[in-house]
Amino acid sequence: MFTDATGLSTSRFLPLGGKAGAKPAGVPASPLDGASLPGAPMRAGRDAEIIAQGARAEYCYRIVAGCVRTVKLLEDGRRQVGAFLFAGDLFGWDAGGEHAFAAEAVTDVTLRRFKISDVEERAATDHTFATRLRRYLIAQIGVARNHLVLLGRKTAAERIASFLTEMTDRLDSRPGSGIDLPMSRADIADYLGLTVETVCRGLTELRRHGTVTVDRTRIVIRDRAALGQSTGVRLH
Amino acid sequence: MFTDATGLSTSRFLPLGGKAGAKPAGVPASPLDGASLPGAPMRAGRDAEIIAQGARAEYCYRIVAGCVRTVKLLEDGRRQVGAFLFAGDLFGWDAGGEHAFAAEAVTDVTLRRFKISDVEERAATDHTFATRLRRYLIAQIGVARNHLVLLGRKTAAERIASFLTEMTDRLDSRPGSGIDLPMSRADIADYLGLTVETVCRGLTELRRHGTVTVDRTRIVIRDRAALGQSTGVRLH
DNA sequence: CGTGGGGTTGAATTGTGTCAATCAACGTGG
DNA sequence: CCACGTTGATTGACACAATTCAACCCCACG
Repeated sequence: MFTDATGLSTSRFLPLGGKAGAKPAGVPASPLDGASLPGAPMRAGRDAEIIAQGARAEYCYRIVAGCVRTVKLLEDGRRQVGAFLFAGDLFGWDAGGEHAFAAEAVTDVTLRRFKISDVEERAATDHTFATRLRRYLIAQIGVARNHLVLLGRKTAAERIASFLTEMTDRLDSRPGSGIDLPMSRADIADYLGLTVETVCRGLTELRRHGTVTVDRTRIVIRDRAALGQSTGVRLH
Repeated sequence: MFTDATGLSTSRFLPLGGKAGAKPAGVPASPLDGASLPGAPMRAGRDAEIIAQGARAEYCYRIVAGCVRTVKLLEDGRRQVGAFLFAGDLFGWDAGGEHAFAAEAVTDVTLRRFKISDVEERAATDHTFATRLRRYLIAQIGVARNHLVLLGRKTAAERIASFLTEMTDRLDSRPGSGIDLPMSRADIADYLGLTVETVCRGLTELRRHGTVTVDRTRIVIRDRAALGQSTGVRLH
């Protein structure tokens, strides 16, 4: 399931030692960056389970490259995807208890693994690190709360528009050039609290209106304004 | 809207100076407890807006007594309640930017207000405090993620059963004695991503099956096992 | 060149929302 | 102290958005 990649050069993605080297483009600032702890380099193949649901929380991870989903599975098969995570993101951060969500590789993934106790120790001795970590956690709370609004109050069409906007913001390096969605329609559906069919219909509807171009995984936003409108806007 | 309660003795609820005094029953452990920062005592009346949606994040709050809801309002009137908060809980914790959610008093509320910059400073000099704060934030992430599953994948009946279970766990000091829900049906509906009518129907259904007794705000769980079953259980 | 898994589309079904009426509780002022 | 208006809760009838069930397509892969 896991490939320990000790022998593999990951320096392409992030400085190993943690001192020199500019951060490569596309990798956002995050705690547990180069300068922090060493972290064990790892790889996980497509659909590999990185964290099992219910497992004791001992390790957390930072993504170097690739995409990860967090997943909660109900006994009758219903599934909720909690988040999609990309390079720079942390996960497995359920300090103390069990992992409430599983974490699975959406694509082949390069990771760094950290013992949670090591991270806590580091936080206890390095204020700057602790502050960055705290900021990151607070941001995560904001992201989750925002998603609550989507799941609780938005229509199918609005959810899909919001999703495309979110993914474009996170993945589209050169605005307008389009993105390749790494995840399946089923993943998207379970992230948005919909069915695969509804996601499809929503996408074809947007295509029909000329708002986006869709070809399997390839998405290009044609009319950003229209997409924004479909999002189900903010503030009273 | 606010009543500055400087002249008011809140020592009934929590030690002011922050050294002596046992924690009163019903107030769970949390950071920003007595021993931390002073914090300005405040009061807010029923339905008062404590934090405005979109306001610059400058202060955060700990609840001493009463109930608070966090709310996001969409321009067409749709509303999502992010969380219900009780004694010991913190809110307003959107460090750095704006408050994405408003915070409103569900009941009359006694609070302590803290400057976020003061809290950050304290965290930078007191590892123990920083750790407790971090643990609390992580727990909040867990709570939010759990709610994602409810909103994304549970049926109306399951949401209502989950809600009653949650509230009983948090409010019922003497198990089986029942609770008084401080919030309206509309609040419950907006928390669960439903309408008032659906919440009502769900409650009467549970009543009809003898699972709970409902009389306006008063709720008594009669058959905890049956309620647990209706919850839409965990783990695959 | 079959085979199978994801994706898309169509038709039927249903859970939940919408609209509307009634009821109960409460505060207010005559 | 009671009539009244107001607000929240409950119930019913109906509508509709999204799910379910089903068929089909397309491409990747053995």
